[in-house]
Amino acid sequence: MTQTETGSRTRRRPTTHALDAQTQILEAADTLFYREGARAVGVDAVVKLAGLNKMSLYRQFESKDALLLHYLERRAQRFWGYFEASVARHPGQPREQLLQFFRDLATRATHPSYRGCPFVNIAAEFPDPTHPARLAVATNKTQLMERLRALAREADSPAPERLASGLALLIEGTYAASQTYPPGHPVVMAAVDTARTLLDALAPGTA
Amino acid sequence: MTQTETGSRTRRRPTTHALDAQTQILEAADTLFYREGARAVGVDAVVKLAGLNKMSLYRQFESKDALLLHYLERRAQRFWGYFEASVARHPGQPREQLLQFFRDLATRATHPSYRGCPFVNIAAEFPDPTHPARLAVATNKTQLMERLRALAREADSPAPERLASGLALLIEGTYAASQTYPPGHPVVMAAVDTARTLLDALAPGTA
DNA sequence: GATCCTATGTACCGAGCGGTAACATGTCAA
DNA sequence: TTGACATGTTACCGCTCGGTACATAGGATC
Repeated sequence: MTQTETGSRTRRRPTTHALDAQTQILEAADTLFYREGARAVGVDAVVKLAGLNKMSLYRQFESKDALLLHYLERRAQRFWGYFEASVARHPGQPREQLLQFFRDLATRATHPSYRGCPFVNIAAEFPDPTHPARLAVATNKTQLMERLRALAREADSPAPERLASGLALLIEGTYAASQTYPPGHPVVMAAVDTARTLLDALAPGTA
Repeated sequence: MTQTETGSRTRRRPTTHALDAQTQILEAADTLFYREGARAVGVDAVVKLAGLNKMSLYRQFESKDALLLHYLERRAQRFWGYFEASVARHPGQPREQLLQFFRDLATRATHPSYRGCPFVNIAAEFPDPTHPARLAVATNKTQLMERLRALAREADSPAPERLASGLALLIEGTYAASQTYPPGHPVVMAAVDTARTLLDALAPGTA
């Protein structure tokens, strides 16, 4: 899909320009889709920011929807990068790992350029739940839930399912509140305290 | 804005048709804006569902944005109708009032046609935080926060601010999770349990 | 230096967007 | 009956959308 096909005889040139173009387009799409909304941004705006031309986009991606799926894939990788970076700061301490993630999330979510969870925004912009982009959203959230469940078990919670669900709801709430409440509203930062309260109640063993 | 102006001399006719048209348009817009997204739906689709034509819309509303604000006003009233209906079922019992709201919210949020919080969806679709629709969103959420704070105080919470923030995050999380997690995922229903856990921790006085 | 192949760019497509001018119709008051 | 005005309808405006046909440019090969 994303690579140009060649004939059988001639050796293929490395198409270095094409690879550059692909990354340029992906980065431009990442910026614009997140900042302005994937549906609101046209392909013209993407190629303009990438310094390219529309045909250069459609030679790398078969449609805007295909580009959208690549955007979500990049965002998923970035999210897990954030998540595991928080976890890595407290090896073997699942409670602190979770709290660290909430602290880092709250920090990101209070940044002026923060526009909420890219997956949530996609779900809001695409009503059809069978749209491929919506499937990518559901996959990401299911994986997040599994990760939270694993950490809840590591924290020796007597109710890991309830703890994981509660934390998942707090995460989604933080995303949403960062966009719906007035800028700088303390409810976003309150997610850390609430997560601690939940951990105190549902994982009392670990200090 | 929504009413036609008349001259000074002649008595104004009741414009019964116009009032009908206005309600038809508002109901069509309510259905479509919520189901498909306000930005994704064109005015043509609205007037078509209303059984009218485009000029009938633009004589009642000066622009699509004006219609959008009316839509949000209707949704705000509906939301407070839901909220106070839950509260009214347990007079004088703030803890039960809050839990009832979470139960009712979870019920609504698991309905197949549920599309999340209309205000959150508007925030996702309109990136500019100074857009009038975004101001309406922020107003609604600020009012919700105040209402939660009042109930937290009524419940004699030693930390009403923290309790209200936590509940607000859970509410937003329920909205979002209903759309981002796969249909029927139990995380949505888990909001009730999590709210109870929060209340146990931050409003232990009331039974 | 001519040839060929491919990556790139220009210009365009039909469709839909929000919004409006102009005109036809209907209905009430004088 | 007639005039005045709110309403209904049609056609259209300029613009942007996602997507594409086709001409051009550039670099390796012979």
